[in-house]
Amino acid sequence: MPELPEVETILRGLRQGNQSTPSLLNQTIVGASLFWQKTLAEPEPAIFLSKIANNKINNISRRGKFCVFHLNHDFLLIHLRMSGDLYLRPDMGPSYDLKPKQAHERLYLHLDSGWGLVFYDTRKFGRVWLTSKPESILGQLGLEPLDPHLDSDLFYSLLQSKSRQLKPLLMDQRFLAGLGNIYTDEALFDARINPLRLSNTLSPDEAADLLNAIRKMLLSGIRDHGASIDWVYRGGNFQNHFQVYQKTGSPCPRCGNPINRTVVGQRSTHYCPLCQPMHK
DNA sequence: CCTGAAACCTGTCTGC
DNA sequence: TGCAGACAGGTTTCAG
Repeated sequence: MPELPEVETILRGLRQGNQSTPSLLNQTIVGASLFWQKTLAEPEPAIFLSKIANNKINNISRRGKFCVFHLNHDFLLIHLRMSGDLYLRPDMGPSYDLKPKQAHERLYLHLDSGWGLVFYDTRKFGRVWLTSKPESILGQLGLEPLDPHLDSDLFYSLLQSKSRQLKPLLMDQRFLAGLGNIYTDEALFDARINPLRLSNTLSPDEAADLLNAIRKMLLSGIRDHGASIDWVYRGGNFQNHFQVYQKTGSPCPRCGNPINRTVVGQRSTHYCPLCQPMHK
């Protein structure tokens, strides 16, 4: 699920609630059940279980791909990684069950309302932190791509400061916080820039085009409630607007040439070799 | 500094 | 039907 638009969609849903589910805001956590130890990055399980109780969820925000829950004293940070999901379901058991009610539940936070927050994560890559110093975990992140302080001049100078392949650089969360494999491929296609170009070879105009394309794709993704592919379905619609992602061999929507797939930084990378040339 | 590979996991799909 | 292999929205760590 989880690039910036998918995380944003999940958090908006938790804040707003819906017809069958209440908002998570202002609910109080009364206890926790941890079903997969490695899901908890810090602190130790016993300390986590004692510190998490009697905490009100005062605010919910996002930083990059991190979910940030503002509690009374501490911050609960959750990263969904490849297959994580968060949703409310009714509390059906004692506070310290050893086994989850559903397969793949890794953490359950019991709430005073009779509901609970489920951290569901098939592949077990997701991580949870409870900390009083969120900057110790979020401090390394780069700018938010939608931050208005990021203008084309700043983006150009950031690109100039590195000599790295664009695809892995844009996915590096220390460079920009929030892009993943889908939105990076779509943005590079939209800006007509080859994913293997080195960052310091872009012109100022190309840098401006790329920044605009990144924002256009992220905003489209948010508008569409994210992308829903494979068996991990959340009701998003952005997958119906993919131009190149997972379109290997299909005709390019601009020129009709088949879309290429290659591997860069161990990740599938989709692009049009004619619209996104290495050299002009 | 930069790139690539391996590791962490489970599930789905394809091809023989 | 079974089974091996490739692949999946991410990040960390290590080798060269």
